[in-house]
Amino acid sequence: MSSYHHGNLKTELLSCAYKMCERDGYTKLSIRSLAKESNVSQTAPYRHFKTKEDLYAEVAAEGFNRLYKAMSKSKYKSPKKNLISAGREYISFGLKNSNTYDLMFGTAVPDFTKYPNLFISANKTYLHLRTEVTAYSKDKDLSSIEEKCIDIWAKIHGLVGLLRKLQVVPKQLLEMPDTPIMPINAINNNLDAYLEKFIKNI
Amino acid sequence: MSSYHHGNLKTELLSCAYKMCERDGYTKLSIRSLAKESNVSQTAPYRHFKTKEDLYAEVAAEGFNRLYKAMSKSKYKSPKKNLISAGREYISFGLKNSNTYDLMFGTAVPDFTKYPNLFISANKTYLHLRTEVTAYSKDKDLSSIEEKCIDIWAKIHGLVGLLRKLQVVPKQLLEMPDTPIMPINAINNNLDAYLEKFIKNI
DNA sequence: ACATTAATGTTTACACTGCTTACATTAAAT
DNA sequence: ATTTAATGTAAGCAGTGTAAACATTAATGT
Repeated sequence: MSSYHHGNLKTELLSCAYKMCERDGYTKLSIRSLAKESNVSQTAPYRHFKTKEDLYAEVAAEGFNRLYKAMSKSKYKSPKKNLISAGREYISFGLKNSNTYDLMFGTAVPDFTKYPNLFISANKTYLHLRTEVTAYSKDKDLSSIEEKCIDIWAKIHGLVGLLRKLQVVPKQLLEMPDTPIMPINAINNNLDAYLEKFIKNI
Repeated sequence: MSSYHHGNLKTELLSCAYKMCERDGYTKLSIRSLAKESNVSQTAPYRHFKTKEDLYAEVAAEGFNRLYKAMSKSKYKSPKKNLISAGREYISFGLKNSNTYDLMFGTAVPDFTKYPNLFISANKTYLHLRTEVTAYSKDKDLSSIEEKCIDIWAKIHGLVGLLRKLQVVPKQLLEMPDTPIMPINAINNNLDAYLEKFIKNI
């Protein structure tokens, strides 16, 4: 039997790594533990990921692909509805896949340009946002559009970070008893309404 | 001579750790390397920091203390000027002390409540922001103030993250040739003006 | 003053990590 | 069919977090 050569080890390693990352956090994801959980030798992964950062980059890229998918699933005619949906899905992704989110936006992979796959999927996500903002915005001037994109992304991204630090989860997204440290009920009670108010200012 | 007992090892370890963290990033800061750079035995730090996360927490707390100091140094009569200054100082801190900033806002210390020092200094920073927002805002209702605080902090925090990911540094803060990936010239050319426009919406 | 104790430092040791080098096996190409 | 490139394994280095046993000194109670 030929089980020496696995066949598609890389694919399996990657999906296993994604699972492990989301389950235990990327800091716990080691090449050795990945090899173990995939039932191959300790050094087998090195044929497919030259360094640990390589592995991180590929997992992060997969994360962006899923984030993109979630953000672009709504197909309303109303650009406003699409934008709100994208925002909600973004926040939902960030809170539910928080470990992967950390990998994507933290410093584990400091320079995306080193990893074409990652750069492309991250950029794809941004470009989708830009498309939706363009559809929504009256002023179609590119540089003003991009400024708005930065505004939106920054704020939503920061919101995810703060919501997690404050250990608050909007009720709309998850059923669990929450004890907010700070009163951010406007967000907590009705996320969509909050987002609607939010995009009104752009 | 009595050099067996160091005297104030903890203080020195901490300031050394802060330096190392900012110099090399917190991922490179190990208890062993800290011990080495402080010329003590490998395990000496454990008398003062039970775990690595303990060490992280103390360095992060020092970071918040410095951030607080920077944010609260302006003493204008105009609440608006103070708020803009705080925002500028925050962004400046985040970009210039990016390694420490990562430690403070990343996941190295997931739960601040475990570390009273850290929790208090982080909270002090937030409360200062709230004070400035209160002074600036017409509506003094607490919960609306706090909502505004979240808005501001989230956006500024997200902005720092994005500016770094995009490898852009506002000209006002640092002199260095920059090649923005995206056209965010409004931010890049005049940070204070950007911040002024920003707080107008709250 | 002196003995006891607590605090603080060192040594040693274990299990884990990233990664390199040398080697083994097999699929693909000529 | 033979060569070659791809992909697997084994062994090993240097660095890590952390615990346990031991050494030295400062603090404390009598």
